[in-house]
Amino acid sequence: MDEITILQAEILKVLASPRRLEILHQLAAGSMEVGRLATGINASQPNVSQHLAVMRAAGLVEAERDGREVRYRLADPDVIRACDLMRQVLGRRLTRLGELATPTRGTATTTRAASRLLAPSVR
Amino acid sequence: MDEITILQAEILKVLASPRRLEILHQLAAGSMEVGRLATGINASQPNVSQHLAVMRAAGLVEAERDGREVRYRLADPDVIRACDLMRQVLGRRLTRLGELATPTRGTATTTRAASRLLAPSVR
DNA sequence: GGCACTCATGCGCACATGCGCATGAGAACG
DNA sequence: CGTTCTCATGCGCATGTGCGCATGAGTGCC
Repeated sequence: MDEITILQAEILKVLASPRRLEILHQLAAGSMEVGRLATGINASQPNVSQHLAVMRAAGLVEAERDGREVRYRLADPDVIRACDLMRQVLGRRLTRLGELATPTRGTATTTRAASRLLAPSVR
Repeated sequence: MDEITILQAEILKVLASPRRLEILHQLAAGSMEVGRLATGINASQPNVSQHLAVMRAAGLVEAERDGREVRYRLADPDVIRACDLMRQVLGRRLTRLGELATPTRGTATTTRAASRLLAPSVR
């Protein structure tokens, strides 16, 4: 088995979590301490701390003490960029699907449309 | 929680598997039937079939009957491209780390170097 | 129809993961 | 030193995932 493949799967596994993606998305706007990260995504502090530990072990984020707080920041701009690229692609797919669902009304009816992107062809 | 975030996590979860990445990598070279995919990555046929079912449900691959065989092909070039971009980034990180490990000797000592990319900073 | 071939599906088990919760660890302040 | 604040860690439980294995389903050929 290819070495890169295993490494890539390991990093993808770390990224494959809504909570972690939310944390990364917040960190994309600048470094932040754990407490604000937790309240920002409406999650418990231990939970966020665990997710941060996982992402730090994967080299996705870095930590730095500042007084009694710990500030986290993105560590790997390239991987995050690839991740954001995928996000943009999916965003386009969502809006396109939303337009198809409601061709005339311009309201944001993207809600629950994501599920239609999964399992599209049953044959 | 953001809609796109959940969708992205769901697709990342599908991608976060060495076997599935290998399958996708093979399909990147052209459509292929299940048997050849299985022997190509040295996995059992039911196993590959299950992985293909998961990826098909996620809209990553598409299936088409051809006689008694079933040919699979990539369905979402954009997402795959983002995935490959990440792969290239990791590849560069691996080679760079390999050069650091063996500065003089030019042998390919990338082996097991991937583990050093995970958990790099212990503080 | 019977057979061979290719792929899909169901089942059971071992294993990993995420979460809440309580608690430990480290730093600032009096 | 004791308290308070912020973060990290350990534990237990429910849930999900991957795999091997046997078997079903669909197709082509005789």
